[in-house]
Order: sequence, then C-alpha cells, then structure tokens
Amino acid sequence: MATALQKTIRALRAENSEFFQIALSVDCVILGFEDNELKVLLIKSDLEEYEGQWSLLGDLVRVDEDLDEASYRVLVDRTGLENVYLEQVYTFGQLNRHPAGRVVTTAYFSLVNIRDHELQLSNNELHWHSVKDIQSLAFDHLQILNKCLAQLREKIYEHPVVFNLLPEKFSLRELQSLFESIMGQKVDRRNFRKKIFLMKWLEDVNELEQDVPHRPGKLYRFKEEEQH
Amino acid sequence: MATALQKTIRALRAENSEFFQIALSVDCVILGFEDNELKVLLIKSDLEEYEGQWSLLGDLVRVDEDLDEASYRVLVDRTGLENVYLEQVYTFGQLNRHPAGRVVTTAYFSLVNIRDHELQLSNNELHWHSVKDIQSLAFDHLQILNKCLAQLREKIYEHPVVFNLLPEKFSLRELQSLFESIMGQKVDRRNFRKKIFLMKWLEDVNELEQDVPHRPGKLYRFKEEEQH
DNA sequence: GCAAAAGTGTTTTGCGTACACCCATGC
DNA sequence: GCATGGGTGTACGCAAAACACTTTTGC
Repeated sequence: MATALQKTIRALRAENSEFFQIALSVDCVILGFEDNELKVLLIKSDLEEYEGQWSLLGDLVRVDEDLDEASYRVLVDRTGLENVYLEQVYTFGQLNRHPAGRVVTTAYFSLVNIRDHELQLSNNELHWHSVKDIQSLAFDHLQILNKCLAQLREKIYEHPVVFNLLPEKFSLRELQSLFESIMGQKVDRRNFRKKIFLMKWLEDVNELEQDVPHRPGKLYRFKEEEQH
Repeated sequence: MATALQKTIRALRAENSEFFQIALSVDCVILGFEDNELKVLLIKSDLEEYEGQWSLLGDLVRVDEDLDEASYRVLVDRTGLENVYLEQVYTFGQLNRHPAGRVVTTAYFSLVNIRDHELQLSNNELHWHSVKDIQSLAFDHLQILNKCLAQLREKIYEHPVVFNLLPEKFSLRELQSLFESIMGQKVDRRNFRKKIFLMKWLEDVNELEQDVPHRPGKLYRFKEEEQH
C-alpha cells in the first residue's frame, strides 16, 4: 500500500497492546456419514482439565493466514483430504471458554466422505463418533457442535450440501437415511423421494446396488448445478 | 481455576507469539427505520485511506471482554441506547481487509428504534444513511452490511425481530412498509395482513392513528411471546 | 415362499399468491 | 365530492403430509 497510514499497525499495537493478547483459533466440526449414522471427527484433548474428553479439531490462526484458509489447513493436516466442503458458522468469544487464556474461536463445519480418507486416521488419536451418542465434549465444543448441526439442518433442503457426505454413487435409501440422521427424525419414503426429485439434484447412473440382501435400488449421482 | 494447566496462557504465548499479532474487533450494523426507509448508522472513517468514506461502528475487543459484550459496548457508547437487539452474523478474516494490519472482525447487527435516541447523535460524525442509497463503504464494510441484510431477510418472517425497529405502537401500513424496505420488494397488502395475523405477533391496542390525511389505521403493539 | 426393501399414486389440507371492491377520514 | 389509504374475501395452484399395495431380489 503506497499511502501513509494515519494509524500504522505498529501504532495501533502500541496504543492497544492489551488487545493483542487475544488469540484467535478455528475449530472444525468435521462430519461424515457411515453405517447410517452421522459422525463427527474428534480428537483426545491434550489439556489436563479435559483429560479423557474429546474435542473438535482446531488450531490457532496464523497472522498471515486468512480465516477460511486456517480452517482449511486444519482439515487438510488432520484428514489429508482436499477439496472438501467448508462453511463458517459462528464465532465463540466467551471469556472463560479456554482454560489457558483468552481464545476466541471461529467454528466451521465440514462435510466429508468417510471412505475417502479412512487410511489417514489409523495412527493417531482421531476417531469418528456417532453424533447422537455424544453427551459432552471438552471446552464449549458441544455448544459449537450443536450450533453447526442446527445450521446444517436449516440448509439441507435448500442447498445440496449433503452430497459431500456420500460416495459418488448412492441409493435413495442412503440419501434418506442421511437426511434422517441429520434431522433427527424419520420421514415418509414416498414424500421424500418426491421432494428430492423435485429439486432436480440427482442424475440416474443406470446402475443398481450390489450385494444387498434384498431387492437392489437404483444408484444416483449428484448432478452439478447448471445455473451459474 | 485450581488445577494446573498443561499449557498456560504464558506458555501458549511464548510458543505462539506471532499468533497474538492478530487483533480482534467487532463491527455493528445498526439499523433503524425512518420515513419508510431502512437506515444504517455510519461514521466518517478516520483513516486516510478511506478519507471521506463512511464506515460501520466498531472497536477492538478487549482482552477481558466477551465478544457479545464488546458489540454491546460499541452500541451503548455510540448510541446511548440500552436493551437493544443484537445478533452475531459472521466473522470476516481476510488478510488485507484492514490497511493498518491484521484485524479480524466479527459483525453484529442491531435493530433500534430511531426515535428513541435521536438526541444522542447531534454533536458527532454519526449519521443515518438510507440503506438503498449506499454504493460503497470503507474497508469491507459494504460486504458486511450486505451479509447482515441477507441474514435479516432470512429471519424476519420466522422471528419477530423487526419490532425492535418500530415504536411501541404502529400501524399495519408502517409494518408492511418496514418489511418491504428490508426485503427490497413490494408485497400485496391483503396477503401481508393475513400472514402477519397468522403469526399472532400483534396485539390490538384499540387506538387509531392520529394526524393522517386519510382514514386512520388501527394501532398494534408487539405481543411478547408467551412460550418462553 | 419368505424376508426385506424398492418402487409407485391419490387424497387431503394448508399456505402462498393473485386479484377488486367498499369504507372512513381529511381536506 | 374527491383523494388517500384502511379494511376485507375468494379462487387457484402448489407443496406437504398421510397413507398401502405390488414388485424384485437374496436366501
């Protein structure tokens, strides 16, 4: 930037040194879908306060790093996955949310296909947890998880985001089961199919399920939206 | 906190000193409604880069201050109003959004009744601007304003937030005009009335408009919701 | 042939939308 | 009496919701 600044970053920092004692982090609610259950990727907390408890994947934001980039970095580092869906949800800034000091965190949720990165998780403290079984988490992470789920619920019938959780080809039963585990309630099969087909999100791949102990269903893939 | 910390704030800061060079601010999109127009409270920018341009009201977050408290403080300090509606919208963390250095900002929107604090604005650089006339703002504040408006639009037919913008008693025409200026489009009067009455948000105060050059309309007040 | 899930249609109901006329008041 | 906005009702279309039977496959 060529022009002189009335207030340079240096001056700002001198005037307001205390303000720079706030650390900024990102926390990722990484969701997957497996065995007809919505799952979230958690890590064992490394803080004594939260020993034995699970927490979301997060990290401090670097000074030369965009906020979105920071969450993407956390995701890539921990899962090895690239090109994943990521969306900012909310920023949590309560005073004592982190026992080690003032840390404000911005929560993102991410939707990944579990099968794609199964191998990456073998040798560390990361595990998939069924969302419906989670009773508590370290820090305020349960609150963060719930906020992310609420935002996801508001969105799934409007925007085709959930396809990020599924393999390329999937049956309508899988899709319905996914919706049900996100919404937390059963839906009528016929009405669900009508609604989904109305959205024009799906493309018939002319294949059938394999190795199911019943009549196989047709497989579909997500149709990339043509409008812009 | 009685227990020892595996990582104290001091250790964290030593390990990660560069991370503490990120400043955190809040920016408030303070909205009001006057002369049938949605307005936003803006202040002349004090940065040379943005000389002559208008910006949202914001401030750095203090280390001992909750994020929500910070936005509330900005609001009270600038408008003198208390008990106002305030809602977090989004956090903007692009690298070069602030010319003075790395400042991540969390945006809040606030809905106030302009009449209530008219007197507080007389002697400073604050002015109400008609939202529909705003072409540009300092920093990324136009983007922030638009994000807040989008969130408000999504919400107004679901939650009775807009009543914060109106005086205690108002006519249905005022209410409709408010909805129209937020949504940016006209609506049918009969359908609007039906929809609003269905919400059961309103209470008839058995009074009529005064000093209108036409048939006076009935006045209503917002009914506090009984269900928690 | 039995179990298990796939696939399919109709009816009802509520909501959004489009649309026109008479009424009350100020001037 | 005229201008201005207040107040009201009906008809249509679509989408959501409720609901049951036949078909296909594996075993």
